[in-house]
Amino acid sequence: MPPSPPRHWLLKSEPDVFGYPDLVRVGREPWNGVRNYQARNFLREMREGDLCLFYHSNARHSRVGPTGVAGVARVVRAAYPDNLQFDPDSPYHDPKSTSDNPRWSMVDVAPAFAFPAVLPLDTLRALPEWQDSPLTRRGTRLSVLPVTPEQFQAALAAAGVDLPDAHLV
DNA sequence: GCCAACGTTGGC
DNA sequence: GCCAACGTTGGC
Repeated sequence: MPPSPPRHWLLKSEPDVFGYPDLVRVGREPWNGVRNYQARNFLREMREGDLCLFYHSNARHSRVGPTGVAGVARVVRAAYPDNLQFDPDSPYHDPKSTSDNPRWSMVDVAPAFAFPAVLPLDTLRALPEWQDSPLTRRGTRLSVLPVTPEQFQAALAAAGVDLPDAHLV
């Protein structure tokens, strides 16, 4: 069976806590602390090489621009057990999770390329490809969600990213 | 299995 | 800071 082509996702993060510049600074980051079953299931579907839009939520008071997509991250390790679920000192500790049957998963991500400027949520919402996304539907709070190839390309085009260059990364 | 109370998310 | 929307919890 041939390997499936890389798929696309969107990862939400509050830039005051951990923004795209932080990802660039650290180079690689375990995406832990996801405690929603639907989001966890998406994490488990991720494969190495998948590309993720890095979304800044709640960025109004942030120094790194408006709420929106700041760049693209790459999955560099597929899902494995989230370390924080076993840490009693962590707010993400889950006493009901056992090491032989971990409840929560994480992936590792690394920066792929930054957008020239944050692509604002308003702009994203206006794109026809994004009309039907959980991101733009009100009331959705998923922190990890799938993105179609059309949505991914439309976001890059709207951000002014040169596609051939993007493919070289 | 129901559902009210509660906590969290996230745009504004 | 507000609050609507949503997921989870726990009493019954």
